[in-house]
Amino acid sequence: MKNKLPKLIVMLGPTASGKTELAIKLAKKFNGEIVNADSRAIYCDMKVGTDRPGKNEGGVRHHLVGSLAPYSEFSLAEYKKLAVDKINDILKRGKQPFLVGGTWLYISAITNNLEIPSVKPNKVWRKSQEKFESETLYKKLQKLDPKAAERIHPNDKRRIIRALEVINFSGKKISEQQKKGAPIFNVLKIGIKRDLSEVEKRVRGRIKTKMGDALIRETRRLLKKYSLKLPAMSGLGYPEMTRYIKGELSKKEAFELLAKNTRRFARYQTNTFRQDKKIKWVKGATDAAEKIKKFIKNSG
RNA sequence: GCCGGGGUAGCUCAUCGGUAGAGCGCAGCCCUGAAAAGGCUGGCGUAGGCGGUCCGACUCCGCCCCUCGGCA
Repeated sequence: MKNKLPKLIVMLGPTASGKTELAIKLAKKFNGEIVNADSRAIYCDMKVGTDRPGKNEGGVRHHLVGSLAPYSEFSLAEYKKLAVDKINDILKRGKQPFLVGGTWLYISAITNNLEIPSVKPNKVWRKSQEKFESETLYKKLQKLDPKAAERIHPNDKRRIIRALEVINFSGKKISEQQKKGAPIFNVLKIGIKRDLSEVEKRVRGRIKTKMGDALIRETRRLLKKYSLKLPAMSGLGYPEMTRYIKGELSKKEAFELLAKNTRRFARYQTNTFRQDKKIKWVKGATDAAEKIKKFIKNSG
């Protein structure tokens, strides 16, 4: 059976696994361009903390990096739209798209073609709901969309409110709208295999060399422009450095905390990736190149 | 050497007579318009050691060991 869909190469791995380097190498080799699938690398002004590549890093084009203001409202649905457009654009120009990043849900939205309920988030309305107890909201949800209530925990206020929001503004149940559509790409998923101990080492190394004072300076700059409450500001590094700047932690403590949080995040990512059995795990560039070669030849 | 604080879950500590709890960590899981976010679940540990008092001791008493602070 031949898969006629356009080919998309996905590269994923935990933070500090060396995704970007590897992706650049492979994109060069296979006439590719890279679309970012990292939720925090999308924002501009956040280069050090997110460790994201430049738009032309390594002589390869990177899309959806540093292209969004940290205060802009952003979400999965927006991401999906932007990323799919970019991928199609790359294909149209006869190049091979690479989707590269560590945000599982973003990748899943593309590879599984998630149909996201088309109700936009309504900040004002959400705030009005926040005032109620989770229990009250949950009871309401049980009445209006019992199926959704079954899947959402009574304490998960954020999801309860979203489910209610969808009903409130569309009249349709969220449980009936969240679906996987037919695939839009023929996907090869490549994961970068790395032991956790190795990731930990790289995390420490990255913090020492790439960050250091640069991260503190960047955080100072960001704090002047943006509120700490922004989702963009919750990215690894900024909360920790803010605590140092405020004098709550010593410099050493702040970096220690960052190392710990980064390690934990890497572990969390590794766990989620592990559940996808379709990922082909590779150790290095040669390994990956072989798989890509086969993929391009075979189903074309 | 003397005086005092302390030795309880990986860590920080709570319980102070009826055989132990919390936070963090760690592990696992759920999450489709905030995902580097949000939510859930999981604790038998010889309560430093040995004796004693007591129906019963982590809890009181004695000795020993370790640790921290002060005095020599």
